[in-house]
Amino acid sequence: MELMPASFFQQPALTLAQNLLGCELIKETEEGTASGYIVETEVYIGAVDKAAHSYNYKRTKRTEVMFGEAGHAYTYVMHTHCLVNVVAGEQGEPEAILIRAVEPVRGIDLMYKRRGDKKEKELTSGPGKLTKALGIVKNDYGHPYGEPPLYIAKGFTPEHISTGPRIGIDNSEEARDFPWRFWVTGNRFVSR
DNA sequence: AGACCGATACGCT
DNA sequence: GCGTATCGGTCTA
Repeated sequence: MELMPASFFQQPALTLAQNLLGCELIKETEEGTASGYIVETEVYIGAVDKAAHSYNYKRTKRTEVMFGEAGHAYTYVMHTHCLVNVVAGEQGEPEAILIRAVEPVRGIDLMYKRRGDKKEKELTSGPGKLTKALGIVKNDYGHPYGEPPLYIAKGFTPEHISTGPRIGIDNSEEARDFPWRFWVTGNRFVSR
């Protein structure tokens, strides 16, 4: 396994979001190890993006980690689910990349146990589903992706990448049309 | 397509 | 303290 170096995260968010596609996201817990290839991402850029929690450089306890170094985990809870992001951008620029879907790789039995689903596609085909399948929790907030128990490794190189508007941000005025969602074309675990 | 679930954070009183 | 909105998921029709 080849971990992504810290320098990997030092690239513009819009290119990082595409280069994260195909990378393996891994989480180790007491229950075991589970991982998946990232197949869908979304970019959030606080400086210009009304859909971002950090819009207009809004600095709170929750958004704080996005102002720091790239390559750390930004987790938050919405409704009953935990969602996971990769912090991007220079220090002081609050940017993040939401992981919206992964393709199961390791610990698939563990994922079924955690999700309790029959259909494989339902294991990880959404931002809330994949965190539950992999065992990612709010407490992973701030963790650097270069070391256990939560890290990112080299996976596969996608043949083709698609792009389009992001999901679930209809109240964000013009930002809702930004084509800042990226996915591996044709991959069946993409959320929609 | 719509209702419900219900954890948090934030902004206001 | 309290009301409100939320980068979803799941169940019921």
